[in-house]
Amino acid sequence: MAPNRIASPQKPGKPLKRAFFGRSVLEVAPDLIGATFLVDGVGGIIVELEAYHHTEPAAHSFNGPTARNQVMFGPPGFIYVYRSYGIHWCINFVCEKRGSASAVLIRALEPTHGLATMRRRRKLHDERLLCSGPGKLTEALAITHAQNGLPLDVPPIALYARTEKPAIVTGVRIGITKAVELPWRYGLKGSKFLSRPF
DNA sequence: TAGGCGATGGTCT
DNA sequence: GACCATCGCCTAC
Repeated sequence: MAPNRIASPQKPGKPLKRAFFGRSVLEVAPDLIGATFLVDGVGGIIVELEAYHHTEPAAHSFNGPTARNQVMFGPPGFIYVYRSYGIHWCINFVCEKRGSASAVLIRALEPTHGLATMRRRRKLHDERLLCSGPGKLTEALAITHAQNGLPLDVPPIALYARTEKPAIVTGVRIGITKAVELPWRYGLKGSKFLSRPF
């Protein structure tokens, strides 16, 4: 076992299809903890994410469709990428049904595939810091605006179901100023790869 | 170890 | 012109 790993990660399960995302974002979000997310074979296990829905003001879609957020208003199972603070890219998975404009923000991965590639891109050695934040993981996986609107079940994107139900913790979302009270942040209990403790 | 803060640019009002 | 779904460096303790 590698020194920084909390537990031997389970083998990835079956590929997740778009239909997986055609449910309430509050059902999809906890079900994604433990899933394996890869871009061009590089990535890891989802250990932290947040749910956003257009009925609450923290969501990009709250004020209706714009040029930036149009992917959120499309069908579920697609990737919405946006620029954060003018510096970082952040990745979301669109959920529910077309027009529902809900999505989950992927915040942290436990790196399992393509460690050397991620270390080179991040200019870091510490495995715990490679993907421990939304801006970090997009850098490690080389995700940019170029991936905006891509389907989650077609190469180069790959998403695999977990094979066991993990212990999940919840909390309030990070870095927002509106609807701060909603406990829509989900994490893998005890993971050392979170952006912040719960 | 925790907190302050600068970098940097798209989006919306 | 203000607002950010962030990060990492730098201090202070």
